[in-house]
Amino acid sequence: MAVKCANCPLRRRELFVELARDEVEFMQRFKVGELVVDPGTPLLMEGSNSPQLYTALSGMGLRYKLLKDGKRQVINFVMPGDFLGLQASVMGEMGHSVEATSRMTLCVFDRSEFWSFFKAHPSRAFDLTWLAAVEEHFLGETLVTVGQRTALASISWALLKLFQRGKQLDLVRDASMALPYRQQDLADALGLSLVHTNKSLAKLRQSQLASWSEKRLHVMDENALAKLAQTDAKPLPRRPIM
Amino acid sequence: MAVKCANCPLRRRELFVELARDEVEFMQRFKVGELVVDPGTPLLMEGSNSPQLYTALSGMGLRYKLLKDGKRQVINFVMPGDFLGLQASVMGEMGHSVEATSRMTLCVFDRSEFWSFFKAHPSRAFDLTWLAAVEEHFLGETLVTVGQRTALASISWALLKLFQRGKQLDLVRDASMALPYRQQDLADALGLSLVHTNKSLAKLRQSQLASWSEKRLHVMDENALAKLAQTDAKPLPRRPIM
DNA sequence: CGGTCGATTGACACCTTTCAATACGGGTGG
DNA sequence: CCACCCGTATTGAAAGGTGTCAATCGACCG
Repeated sequence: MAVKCANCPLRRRELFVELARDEVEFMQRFKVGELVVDPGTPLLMEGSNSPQLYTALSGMGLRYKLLKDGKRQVINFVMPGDFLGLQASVMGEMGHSVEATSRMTLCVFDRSEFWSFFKAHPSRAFDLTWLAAVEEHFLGETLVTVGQRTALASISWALLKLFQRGKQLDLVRDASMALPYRQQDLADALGLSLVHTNKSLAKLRQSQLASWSEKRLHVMDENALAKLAQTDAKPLPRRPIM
Repeated sequence: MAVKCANCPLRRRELFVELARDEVEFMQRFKVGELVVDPGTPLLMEGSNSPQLYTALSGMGLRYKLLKDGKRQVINFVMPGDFLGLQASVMGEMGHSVEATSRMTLCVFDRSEFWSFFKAHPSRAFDLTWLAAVEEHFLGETLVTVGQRTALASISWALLKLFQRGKQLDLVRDASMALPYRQQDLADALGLSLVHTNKSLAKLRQSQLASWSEKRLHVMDENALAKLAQTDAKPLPRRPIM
């Protein structure tokens, strides 16, 4: 059965900012139901203007764009709390595709009511803008990584971010978390070849800083990893959840 | 003297969506004045939460992030109509810095009134979200470029985008437009070295597709350029202007 | 006229990609 | 139950795009 927004456990994770009671009640009215999908299921398509609007509740996925020559750029990794479909709602079409990598359950909202956010509940409209800004902020950091860091630093940065995200979502147990992606996915996210990604991951493993194998990420030394990634280990910015 | 929003010529350029009369009047109330800055002037600083909120009226600038080791990633090129300071307004701090590259004039808004957008004028709040989504969309395309394209294709793509932008802003005359950046700026935007950028630009010039020298960009064959860039030449998405 | 900044070039080093081959685990049909 | 297939992970070697180093040149400026 679909969980009531009032009881949504995800909302209380430290990554998210608190919602006022009336905001929660407001959201409940838009929640049409829940959707459970298997790995590999396409959720949103680039260029489309699908009426779906989701918040990921559990499981992971990928945002990506395909080039004409078959290359793929992974834009971001989708984790619980992520809001999907905003671009289509405001711009008229998605700039990227989204698909599930693991089994996922999603909160489904009625997009035909999208406008009510702005008309009837300003604070939720503000949060929508906030969410878009957070995404923009993160893409900027990703751009720095892909553009300026070496392969090893890139991979360290990516694993660190995924781990930090996991921690704030309470997905980490004993310094490790499930990470249901292929090496190819990470390679496509960082603009690296699969082979080089594989070898860099091996180096990381040997250095005892972090290891990712069998769909599970272990981070042994977060600070040293951050140093290798040429970044600070400060926590991710908190964000609203829809 | 500061131009009245009602007479703002920029707003009518084809890049922007129309505003209703009451929206224009609403914006006029937030316009504190205009600011003219010289090349090199910092406008916003990464990590700061400055109270400034601008819309570029003329001139060009850069959004960028600096790494600890001195490297720089240019996030985007600022052109007329761009809204600056949104991230700080919603997230509490800027994720990147912004500085003027040429002489610029900016429309200055009172940020303390930022909330009124959401509270008093839903359609303008919607446009704010729209703007953030456009930025996210563009950053996604940039990521594709930096991550997947070769140097020559990257540069072709960047020049093409700048040119398309220029056309829609009515900055193009005789297939050319002013482009007041250094080669280093483009290199930092694409994650390339200055030397390699220079050599790739020379190739482009020799190929007769486009040439950029003396702060001026000429595009001789837009379609061929798009082909080299492995992209289609479809126009940029229209966006709201604040 | 010396000094600085940006644009150019040539040579060379090297990080990353590409090509190939092997290994391993899971699913499937004989 | 086992052979076979397929997707993913690994490795080694070689090719190549891109970065780094250095020097030159022209334009602008105090």
